[in-house]
Order: sequence, then C-alpha cells, then structure tokens
Amino acid sequence: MSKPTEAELEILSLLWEMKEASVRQIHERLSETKETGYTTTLKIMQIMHAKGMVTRDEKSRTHIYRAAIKQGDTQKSLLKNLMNSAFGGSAKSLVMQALGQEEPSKEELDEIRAFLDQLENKKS
Amino acid sequence: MSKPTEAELEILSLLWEMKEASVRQIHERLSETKETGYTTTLKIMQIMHAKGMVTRDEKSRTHIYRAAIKQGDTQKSLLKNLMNSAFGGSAKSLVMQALGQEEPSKEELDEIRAFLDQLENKKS
DNA sequence: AAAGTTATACGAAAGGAATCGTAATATCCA
DNA sequence: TGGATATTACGATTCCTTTCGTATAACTTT
Repeated sequence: MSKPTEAELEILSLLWEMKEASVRQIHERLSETKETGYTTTLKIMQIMHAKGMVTRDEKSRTHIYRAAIKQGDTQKSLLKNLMNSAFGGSAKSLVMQALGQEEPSKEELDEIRAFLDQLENKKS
Repeated sequence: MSKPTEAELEILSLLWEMKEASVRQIHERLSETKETGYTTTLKIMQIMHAKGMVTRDEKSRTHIYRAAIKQGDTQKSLLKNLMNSAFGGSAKSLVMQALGQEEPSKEELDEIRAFLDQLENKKS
C-alpha cells in the first residue's frame, strides 16, 4: 500500500478514531483546525476510495466511510520510513529522540519498561 | 525552518554523515541506491542552498556543501510531526511501535533503560 | 409540486517537488 | 594552445497533491 499523503493521513486518523464517518462529519472535524472547503475534503476521500485506502457504504445517499488499512500497519510503515530516511536506520536513536521531547509520565515510562523486558525475554 | 522534502532529506543525511561534500560526492552516494541524474542532484542542492538549508564554499570551482541545520533539530521536528499526524500525539505508542519492529540488541535495550531511568530521575 | 438544501461526481487549475536537457564556464592534459 | 572533460546555472517539463468551481442528483420543507 502506497504511503498516504499528508491530507490523507489527517483523514485516516479521524477515521481510525471515529470508526466510520460521512464526508461531512470528517469535514467538520477538519474545519476545527484547518481552513478548507467541503469539496476538497470530499475529493480527497474519493481519491482515497479509488486507491483502496478506505471503503464506503453507498446504500444511503450520504456515503459512510471506513479506513481500509490498519492503524498499526500504517504507523509501522511510516515509522520505518522515517527511521531509514532520517535516523540512519537506528531504532535506538529514534526512540531516544522521541522520549526526550515529550516528557512521558511515570506510568508511561513503566509501561515502556515492561515492554522492553518483554522484548528481551523473547530473545532468550 | 521548513520541513525538508524526501529528496532533500536524503541529501541532508549524507551531509550529516560526511560533514562536507561536493555535488559529485553526494551524487555518487545517491547513485548506489537510486537511479538519478547528476543535474537532478545538483538542482536539489541548489534549491537547498537557496532555502538556507545548506551552506557552500564557492572558493574553488567545485562547491563544497555543508548542512546548515542540525541533525538533532531536524529529527526532533520530523518526529514531532509524525507523532502528531499518525500517533495522536502519543510518544508512548510511537516508541512502542518503533521498538516492536526493529528488534534492538540487548545492549541497545539496556541503553534505552538507562535513558528511561535518567528521565525519571529528572522528574523527581 | 416547487423551491431550497445537501449530497456526489467530475474536471480544471494551482502549487510544489523532482527530473532532465542545454548552455555557459572553468579546468585539465596532450 | 586547443580539445576533452567536469562543473554550475537555468529553464522547461513532468508528475503528484491539493483546491475549487460547477453540474447533477437526491432529499426536505412548505
């Protein structure tokens, strides 16, 4: 599956969050943070549909869209892409940069530790 | 500083690694993994120069380029961008995805643990 | 039923990035 | 010196994404 564009990714994120939505619902959400026309949103969603990136139910007049690609898979591939293009392929330096800036909470840090342990156990 | 494009990022990465380089040197490296013309590489580097993304020494005929933006800063901003656009702003889920796929070595895992501890200490 | 509103469809235009051909210029070497 | 080679400069073209205007169709309201 080809890499989603910026505009496509914004819409995908909303679809992942909302499970399903009409063009208007997506557009409302987008408008909160962005100045954009309704037909622009529509067009992008139509393109996404043509690419197979979303499915839609056309039974009623207002079509209902759903993401056709998994959030995890998309995240994984975007991350891999960034890791290779800007971090010389090193997961470690990427992870450290990410941790360094967002000041995760104690709880989150613990969860990450648990995850690290789990990873290490799988190795042995 | 505006976000580097894909092609710009490839070149920036090489400049970070090589400290300084001529267009030809960069082009040689790019050619290893990518089919591309010399003037294409040149053009992109000229554009980067126009944007202030690189500096160049024009004293000799073959100009010598250097990155004008720091690797860490660029990584940070790209990561932030990805975190917001595809991970709902959560550093935790980004980090976990990143760890999950690249199977870091025991040593790397330990370094990350140390880093986590350090982060936690700063908090208290 | 007519008028107004809300959808989708479609194509065209605008904008940005990447590619490449060609010209102009400098350097090298036989 | 003069011809071959390497380098920068520049413009045009292509490709992709985004934006938007307009047409058409389907509902809603009165």
